[in-house]
Amino acid sequence: MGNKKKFLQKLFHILQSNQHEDCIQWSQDGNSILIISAELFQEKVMPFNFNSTKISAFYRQLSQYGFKVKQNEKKQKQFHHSNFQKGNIEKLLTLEKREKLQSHIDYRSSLSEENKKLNNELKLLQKQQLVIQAQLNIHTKIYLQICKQIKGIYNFYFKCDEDSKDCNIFFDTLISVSKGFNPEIASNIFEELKNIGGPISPQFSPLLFPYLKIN
Amino acid sequence: MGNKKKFLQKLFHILQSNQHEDCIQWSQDGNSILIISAELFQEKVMPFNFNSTKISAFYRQLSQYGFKVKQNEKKQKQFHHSNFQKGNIEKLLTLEKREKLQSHIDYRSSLSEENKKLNNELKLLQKQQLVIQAQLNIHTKIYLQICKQIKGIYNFYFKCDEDSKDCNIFFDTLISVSKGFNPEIASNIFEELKNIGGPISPQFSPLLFPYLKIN
DNA sequence: GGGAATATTCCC
DNA sequence: GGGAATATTCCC
Repeated sequence: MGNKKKFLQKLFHILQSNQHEDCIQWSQDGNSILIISAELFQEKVMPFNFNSTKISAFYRQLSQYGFKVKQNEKKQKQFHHSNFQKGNIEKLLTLEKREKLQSHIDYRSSLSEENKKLNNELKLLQKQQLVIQAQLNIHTKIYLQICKQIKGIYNFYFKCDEDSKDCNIFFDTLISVSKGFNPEIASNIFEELKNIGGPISPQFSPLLFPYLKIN
Repeated sequence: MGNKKKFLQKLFHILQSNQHEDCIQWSQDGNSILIISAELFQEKVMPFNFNSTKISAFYRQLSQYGFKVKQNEKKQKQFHHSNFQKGNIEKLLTLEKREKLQSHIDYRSSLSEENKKLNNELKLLQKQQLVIQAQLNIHTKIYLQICKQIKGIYNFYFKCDEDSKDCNIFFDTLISVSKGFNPEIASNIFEELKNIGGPISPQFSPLLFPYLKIN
């Protein structure tokens, strides 16, 4: 049961006091925990300190706090953690639950942060596409009207010789919408174009449109 | 300690057996849990069944499983849950941890699902923008070249009278890139345009470009 | 050994 | 009363 954040302090205290040295001790060098007798520990220490009757729960906790286990020559379990040392209470206080658990929490919050970012990028892109579409619409108007004008000129001034036939096919295909073309309309369209930013204007900088490859 | 998923079964069993009726019982109508004596329950029942010595832990668990608490006339605590009834083991088996906990888990997985969706939308938009940009580039080429052609025609055939001045300003502004214009180039550009899908082609359907407002 | 579910504690 | 941290259990 969660004696909040007290697991390590409790364990440290047990080891320092030597009150259960028949079942658990500091290792020779003081850098590890030595299990002398798992059975005795389970019987004598567990119930009164950890509210669990199973030593496996104790091992699980050590694992969660980042301890690494080894068997020594005498087949005794030895748990080691670089910040858990005999007499060194300061190091102990900086010790945290093992990285895995931490990264678990990090994962969750990073997920929701990534979500925010993605949403922002999405909104930016949607906005950009509306701008691009507006530009595209204007382009369409411009070139259709220009094409019609050219076709008119071609038809009026040139005989339909071989060379200009391809031109006519091209224009015939494109011209289907526009009604006419005069300087006033052209100027208006151009003004509109300027305000929005044409395809060769600085607004197409990589900064504003990070997903458009400019060539 | 986590006797996995056994909390409710354990509690149910205690109530059904009447073995601790001096401290906990079914209510009169069998739809609630009646705490006769919190002190006695804590002393007699807790340690042997829930591995906690504090009745508050027991209350917390009930709360987590969605039980609602009331004080009855005798100032006794009464915990109620629609699926926890005297003798009704079937209902009990369908009972889940309270909605809050569930939605906690749902939240996490929905977050990662939303992430996938957002990433897909982002990729789609990026793809779309590349297509749009290609179209835009072609448009630019077309209208610049057309404009130059018109300007050539104007210059060649017309005197520069007042009416055509605006036209010349317009064309002068636009013409800055193109080298020339002939039927072959025009046809090539048009072919390219057809393959990619022009601004008035069906490829601009809302399906393919869900973020482009078509008017 | 450690991931994940569940329980317990702490605290607001 | 319930959110959040921590502990314990279960299970692969």
